[in-house]
Amino acid sequence: MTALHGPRVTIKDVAARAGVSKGAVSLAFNHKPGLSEATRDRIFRAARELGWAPSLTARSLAGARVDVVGLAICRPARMLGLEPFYMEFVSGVESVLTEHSSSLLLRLVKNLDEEAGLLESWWKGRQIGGSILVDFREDDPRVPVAEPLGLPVVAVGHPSLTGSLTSVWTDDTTAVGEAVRYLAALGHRRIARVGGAAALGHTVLRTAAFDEAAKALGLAGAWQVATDFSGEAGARATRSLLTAAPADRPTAIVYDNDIMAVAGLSVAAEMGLKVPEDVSLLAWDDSQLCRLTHPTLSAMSHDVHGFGAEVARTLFGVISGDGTGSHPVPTPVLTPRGSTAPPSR
Amino acid sequence: MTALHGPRVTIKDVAARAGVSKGAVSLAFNHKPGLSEATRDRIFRAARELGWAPSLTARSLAGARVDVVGLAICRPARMLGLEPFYMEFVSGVESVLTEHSSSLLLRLVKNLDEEAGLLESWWKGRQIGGSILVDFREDDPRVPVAEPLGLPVVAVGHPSLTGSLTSVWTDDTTAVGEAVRYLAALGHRRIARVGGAAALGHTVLRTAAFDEAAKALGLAGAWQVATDFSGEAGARATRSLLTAAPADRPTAIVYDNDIMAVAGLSVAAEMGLKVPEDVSLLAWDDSQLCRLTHPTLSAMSHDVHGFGAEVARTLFGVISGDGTGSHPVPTPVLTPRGSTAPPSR
DNA sequence: GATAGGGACTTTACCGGTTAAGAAAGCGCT
DNA sequence: AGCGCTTTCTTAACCGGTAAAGTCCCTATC
Repeated sequence: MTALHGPRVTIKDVAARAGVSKGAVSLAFNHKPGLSEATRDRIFRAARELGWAPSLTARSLAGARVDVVGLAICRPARMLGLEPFYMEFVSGVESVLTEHSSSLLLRLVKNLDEEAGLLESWWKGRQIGGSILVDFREDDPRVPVAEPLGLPVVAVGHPSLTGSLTSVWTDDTTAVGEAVRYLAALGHRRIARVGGAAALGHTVLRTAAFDEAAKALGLAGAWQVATDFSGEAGARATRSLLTAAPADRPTAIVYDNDIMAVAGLSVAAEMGLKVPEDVSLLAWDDSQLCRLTHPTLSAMSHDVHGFGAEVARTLFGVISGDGTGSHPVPTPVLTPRGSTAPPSR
Repeated sequence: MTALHGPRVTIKDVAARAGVSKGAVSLAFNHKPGLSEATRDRIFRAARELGWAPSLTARSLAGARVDVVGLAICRPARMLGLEPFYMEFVSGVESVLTEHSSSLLLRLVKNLDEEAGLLESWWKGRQIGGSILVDFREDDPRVPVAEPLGLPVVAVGHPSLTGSLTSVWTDDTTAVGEAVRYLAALGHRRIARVGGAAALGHTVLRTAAFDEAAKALGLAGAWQVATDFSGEAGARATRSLLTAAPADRPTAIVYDNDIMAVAGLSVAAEMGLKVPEDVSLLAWDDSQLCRLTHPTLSAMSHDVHGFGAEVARTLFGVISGDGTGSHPVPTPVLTPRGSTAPPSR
């Protein structure tokens, strides 16, 4: 019978067993000079025999940096599950954190004010050494909170939204333009966009970019619908776009994520419309999901995993004092698949 | 110009400003008796004015419990993004953590030995107060590690896999039986199952349950394929099952998750087979995705969010010393939708 | 009027590390 | 022999809290 919450072995036990002082053990474990090889070995052996690992809690109390990165996500749980984006993003972040032997502190919050409060208490409570901020909106409440705290953060979003914070962002404006120009080049003159949550900053930017592109190309019709990113909302939006008379309805639809595009595909099928003959669909983000449908979904692809990794790298830069500013990552590129084609006459 | 990493305000500053000792501040913030209302107020006011929050790091060093729960997930990142299961599970866990003002420490690991090591260092480093263990397999290396550490854990998996650890589990055996009986009742005699990763304990259980149900019902044909849970693998498996001669191929397929069922649906379409007329498909888990396809996917549904919540509740039970043992949660139930029907003669 | 009891705080000793300053030993050099 | 310089360790003071024990004062009791 082992004691369930038995006394844990501490640096003192290791020091005693190795016949040195606590200080010496600390020096050894932080690879600092001032110890002979022999002593170092003895200390490590003692630690191994006792199964000791330094308490990160105590270590960070004593002034060392905290090896934990915060990430609060503010979207209804129901939607999160479906969005392949986040898990892929997180896995990219993790891949870099692991190299720095840091961990990710994750929290789902209901609104941005809660998130702002959370950031403050995480930071003041010395729970995190820095944080990643996602889903920026206009006049984001996190900007005025994070800045004066001195909390190292990386904001995922266009610099116009993130104020003075260090930011990592994709050029959605250019990407939306490319998407629209591609569809127009195929011959589409009536194009719709099923956008994300209107409150989100990048939705605003994409909406403006879509308008601009439509105007520049002199499209005959250009619709935009805001949704909450959910598949249901995508289905609803698609249904309402496609119920118009054939001569008036869009012949191509751009979606703001993959899920809604999948939903759109099944709405088209349900309405007896053929993709891409009757209507072309273009997804966004390009997760695996786009290759699992029939027809496969054309998409604006970007490397979400790499995006997350870049964000994490940038955060470590901020924490160590250098590398602030604005960091663009590659613009999403068009990956044509089976769901886009010239409109049938 | 604010000092970026300026000196943080500590309990001492608050004490000084309120004109009391550190001890008094500690008493006030932990709602312990021994202070007058007036003093309590003064302390809280001082804290508010200084924007102080107690350092959880220091607090947990001083012996208080750690309000962080660990979760390591051991699946390739590529697959994680797609699996709606995890995010939904995590959001369920979070919903309970929030009530206890705890956070989730998340880490993606490459293998279970890495995870076992991580648990040890998290626990010894006082990073976590307990942990959730998922994806159990037979002779799981985490069982012998977690037990002697005295680390409070909840194992998500059947008790036969989790040894002496407290477990929360769904009765997959019964659910698989129900799925097979349902399809048989519709008239299917040749049924296939596209299973998950063979190494996973619950896959083993489901495989055995499928065999048993098939035998009990005297099915004419019963196939099982192991995959890695990815959509591509699901598509491959479906393709190979459906390429047999019409008289020999399965008329119904059960999948171990939603993604593979979606992939199966598109493979059927690509091969010119109608669902459910030519082949019935039954998904597992029942995320939103099942309602976004055409036809909609029948599925074995369970409340993944609630599952996560129950796991978290159980973990808090273990941490506080009571509530160990085995905790079954409701068995997945069949939700018939558009992808299952009697086989056409 | 001495004393016990209790409320309201303060003191002080940790928790498990880090780190600056100090001390002992060994070495080369004049 | 005496001096300074390293190298190798030890000591002790923190970090920011918690909690047990101690102090002080005020009131009730016989």
